[in-house]
This record gives sequence, structure tokens and C-alpha cells, in this order.
Amino acid sequence: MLGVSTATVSRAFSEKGRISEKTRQYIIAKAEELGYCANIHARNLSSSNSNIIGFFYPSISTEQPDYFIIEIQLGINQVLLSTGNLLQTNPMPPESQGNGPLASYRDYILSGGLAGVIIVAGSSESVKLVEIARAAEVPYIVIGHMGIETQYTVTFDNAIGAALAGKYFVRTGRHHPAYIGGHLDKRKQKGFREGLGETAASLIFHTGGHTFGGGATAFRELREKYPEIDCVLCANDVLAAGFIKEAIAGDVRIPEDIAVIGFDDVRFARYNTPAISSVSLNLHLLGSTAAQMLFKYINGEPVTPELIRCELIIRESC
Amino acid sequence: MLGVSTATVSRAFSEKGRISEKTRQYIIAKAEELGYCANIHARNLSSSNSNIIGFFYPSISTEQPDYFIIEIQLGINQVLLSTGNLLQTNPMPPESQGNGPLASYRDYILSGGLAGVIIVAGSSESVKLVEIARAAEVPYIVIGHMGIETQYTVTFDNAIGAALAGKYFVRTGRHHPAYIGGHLDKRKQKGFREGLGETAASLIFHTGGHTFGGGATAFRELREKYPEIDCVLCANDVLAAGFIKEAIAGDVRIPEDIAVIGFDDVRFARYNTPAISSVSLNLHLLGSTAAQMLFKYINGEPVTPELIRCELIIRESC
DNA sequence: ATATAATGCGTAATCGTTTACGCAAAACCT
DNA sequence: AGGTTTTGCGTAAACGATTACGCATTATAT
Repeated sequence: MLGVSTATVSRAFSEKGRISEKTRQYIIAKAEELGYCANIHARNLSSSNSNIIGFFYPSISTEQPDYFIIEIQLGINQVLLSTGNLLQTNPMPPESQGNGPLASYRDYILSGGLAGVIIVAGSSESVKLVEIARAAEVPYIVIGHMGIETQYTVTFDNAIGAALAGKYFVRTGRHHPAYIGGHLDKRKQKGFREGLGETAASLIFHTGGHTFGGGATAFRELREKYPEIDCVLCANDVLAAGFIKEAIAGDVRIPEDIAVIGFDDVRFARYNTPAISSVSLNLHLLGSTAAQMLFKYINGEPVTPELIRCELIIRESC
Repeated sequence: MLGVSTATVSRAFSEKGRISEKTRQYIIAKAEELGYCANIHARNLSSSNSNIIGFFYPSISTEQPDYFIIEIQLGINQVLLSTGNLLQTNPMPPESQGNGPLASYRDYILSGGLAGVIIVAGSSESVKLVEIARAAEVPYIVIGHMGIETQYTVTFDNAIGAALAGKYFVRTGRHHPAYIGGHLDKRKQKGFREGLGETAASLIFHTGGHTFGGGATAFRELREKYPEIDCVLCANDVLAAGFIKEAIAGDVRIPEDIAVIGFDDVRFARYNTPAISSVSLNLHLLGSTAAQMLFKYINGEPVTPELIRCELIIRESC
């Protein structure tokens, strides 16, 4: 205590309340000198808010980085750095791996620890988390398509992106297309078919994991069964990389023999040799848009759903 | 209030204090029913701790993901998932970009918001942050080499890793080595030289950015000035990817004409074509080790510095 | 000069837990 | 049965801020 009440000290830091500029300066100076810093827990308790934003995403593996998620996170962080908020990153491993951390995430949200949350669609846990956020009345933004009716969402139009890829293949004289991915990405499949038009008649589907190894396996299986295939759309870039690598190892020329397009346009797609053509979702923009929407929500401003445009980036694999 | 005092409710959840099994069950059940969840801020204030771990790292860019950092984060998260702690990720952009978020990070640490911090060496801000953590008496672990005397550190021996690369080049009959990197990584340079032995006499240094573009530029410049170069050690994998891509574009065969080794062994090194040989730092292990050390520190157990072994992974680029 | 409004700051209640303390009841001795 | 220990739980004091309220003091208006 340096001659003033705690209320005054609080006012000196809070930018609210009435206080003379002189005492504010004095208190700030003294605080600096004494190394005083307002206790964050007391602050949060008293004012019942927080400056932490939670980012929740399905995590495929605890071993391999998920380039898709990382680039979204980068976009979120860019916004947060300018607002002084902090980011908490919460992977949600597949349910098979024990009960998982969902219970602990749930408690954290319910107990008011977060100012808002951003949730990436893709697993059943994502859906549960949205319900928790709603129940706790914590502002939330959903990234991607979830079977939930909500305005707080930013999506990308996979179908249009896939259609662009289909049209490109037709335009560049390809006749034997294949699609490699999971059975869940119906939108991509449907869009691709639309883009291909009549050529869709000869379309081959191949389902497998969304991994590098999955791409390699897909190449081998397709090559054996359907040697006529001359163009491939992959559900993501890592998958495309695996396909391309195995193709080159099998003396198939990319793009001369088979043209390949990936999905997401993650950073390393352009590092690859040949550089991978990709349907760009603009992940960075996706993340930063989600963050901006969340702040609007938190501040009580109206929020409308956003859609990020897909763009087809042609590189050496085509 | 359902007939018991708040103290009893607290005891029902805290696993400490004395409470009969019957009332605990009763309270838990009722809590579930009423959707009660202990307020995290009050908890933290009262018990003056937190379950959040802060992860601070120098961030090169808000646009490009830093694969090095990401894989460390993955390792940290794996440990955290099993302990019920939460991770807060805090990029530290280069100082040039405005004042930066350091002040806000400082306040957060000083105000007791974090149970512990993990700091990646590499910028002047990293050093400041360590000093802040010390001043605030918050448990911390440093990843990498910082000019600070501390036992709370986990490092990797760059020099030994680089020496392995040097020896490999000599053993496989290369005679005109080059090193591409920054002027800061003296350890790598020194180790490489040692590994090369006599061959070090003809070593060419090239300094530039640690980026993909930097690798491409390096290839062009070196090729023009020193066409005799037949093996290259790059300061990281992304740099190596850029070098390789530009080399292939210039009709130089990898590895026949030039053998290339990268550093870090990030995930995509093996996706590349040709797959990039790399000095593996085992980033995942680096992260999980740091997290485990931090928990020891937090629990008051003795902590000794750890060193992660480097390993040379040979792939197609050699 | 007086009335009125604006400003600055201290008092004390509040936020929702945890936990030392104390007392009754139950459990354990001999 | 009487004494001692153990157990279960309520009381109330922290934890360290924020903020409504009220009282001086100063500024503004008439």
C-alpha cells in the first residue's frame, strides 16, 4: 500500500473508472518499480471473463503434424496477436485412444475459463464440444461443415473447388479420372463429378486413409487395376504427395502420364518436386476469419456465416 | 445449496480433505444433474495455481508454418494430454513487427496465469522471457541453446549431427562440400568441418535465409561460382527442399551430381521427391522430454539437463 | 457569491473457491 | 463402560482483484 486504496490501483490499470492522470502515472511507475502485476485469476474471477481463446481440432495422430490444422492456427494467431488475447490449442485425439481429454475440455469451458472457442469440424467430439459451448453460453465459431444448424460458422465450398479440378482435367484433355479419399468427403466427390461432366462416367473411386502411405498404396492399387487412369484428384495434399512419390518410383511420369491435383494447398505442396497443384482453401484466411468472427460474437455484434472461396492453383503436377 | 456446505462440495471434487464416500457420490450426482462445474478462476485464485502450460517460440512469419516448432509442440501435447494440463501456444514474432506481444506475455506470466512455461531458444525475446519466468518464479524449461546458465534445459547436439553428415560425405567419396545456412549456427558449421576432416579445406560457406526461397537462391549462386560442389549440408529441411527443387529445375541430378542433407528431419522431408536425407533431431522426443522435465520441476523433483541425440537419416537425396 | 455539476478517491461488498480450525458423532481401544 | 482416536462436516477467513456507492473537493454556470 503506497498511500492509495486498492480501488485506485485497480482504476489505474483498468482504463475504466475515474482517475486523475497524475495518480495513474504515479501508480504505474510505482508498480513498475515494485514489480507489481495484477493477479490474473482474481481479475478473471471478479470480472468474470478471460482473455484466452480455445482452439479445438480433431487430431489424427500424436506423431504426425497435421498441416491442415497448423495453417488455420497460424491465421488465428495473427488476429490474436493484435488483440492481446492468448490461444490455447487443444487436440482431440480419436476416441479409440482411451476416453480422451474431452471431459477435461468440457470442464474448462463450463467453468468459464475461456472467452470463446473455435472448433474445427471433423469428428464426433467436435459436435459434442459445440453443444458444450452452447450450454455454457460461451461464444463459439465452427470451422467447416458440421451437422449443426448455426450462424456461427465459417466454411469453404469443397464442392466448387473439386468441380474446378474436374473442369481443368476435362479442359486439358484427360479422359480417365480417379478420385482418392475417404468415404466421408461426399461434397468433394459430388463436386468433382459435376466438374467432370460427361467424363464422370469413367470416374474411379478409391477410398483409403488420408495419409502419405495411403496415397502410395492408392497408386499401386489403381495402377494395377486401372492402368488407363490419366488424372487424379486427391482429398488432401499429403495424400497427393504419397501418390506422386510412388508413381515416380514406378516410372510413371507426372504430369505427362498422370496429372495430379491435391486439396487444401498446404505450404509444402509448393515445395514438392513436382510442385503439387491444389485446390486452395486459403487456410490462413479461414483461421483469421474465424478469429474475427469470434471477436464480433464476443462483443455482441451481429455475426453472419462466412464462406471462403476455393481457388485452383496449378503447379507442376498438372 | 442442497443441504451441505460449500466446504463439503469443494471436498467432494478436490480429492483431498476428509469426506464420506456416500456424500461425495451424492454431491457428484447432484452436480451432474444441476450442471454445476467449479469456477476455474476462483479455484485458481484460491489455490494459487493453474493447469495451463505456456509454450513460447520465436516465429519467423505469420504466413508460413514453422515445421520445426510444430513437431516440438506435438511432443509436448502428447505428454499434456495424459496429465490433464492445457497448452497455450505463444508465437513471438520478430521484433521488427511493432512492439510485439512480449509485454502481454510478460504480464500473463507475472500474474500467475501459468503453471509453467517451455521456451524455445532463438531470439532475444526468448532470453527476456526466461528472465521473466525466473523473476516470477514460474517453472520453466528451455529448448535449445541460449546464452544462459541453467539446468532447466533440453538441448540437441547440432555439432555432432553435422559431423555425422560430414563423415558420411567423405565416406561416400564426395570432395567438394558446401554448407548453406545462417551466420548464427556456428555449432553446425563447426561440427560439419570436424566431420569432413581434411576435406574441410575445400568447404564453401553460403549464408542466406533459412527459407525455401533461400535454398533456391543458394543453389543458383553456388552453381555459378563453384560448379565443382558435389555435396551440401543445409541448415534445415525447408532450405534443402528449395535447393533440391532448383537443382532439379537446372538439370542437376540429386544425388548423383550433388548429394544433399538437411537438418531437423521434419515430417515432410520424407514426403519430398527425392526424399531428403536429414540430421534428425527427434523433435517429438525433444518436446515430450521438455514437458516431462517441466512436470518434474513443478512437482519439486530434481531436474537435470537433457541432451537429445542426433541421428543421420539417409534417404534418396544422398 | 452561490448553486450545481463533474471529478477523484476511499469504503466495503462481491466474485466462487480452498482450507485451517473446531466440534460432534462414530469407531476403536483396553 | 470410559477414554482416546478417527472421521465427517460446518464456520469463517483467506485469495486479489472489480465496482457500486458516497463523500470531499474542484470546476462550471448563473
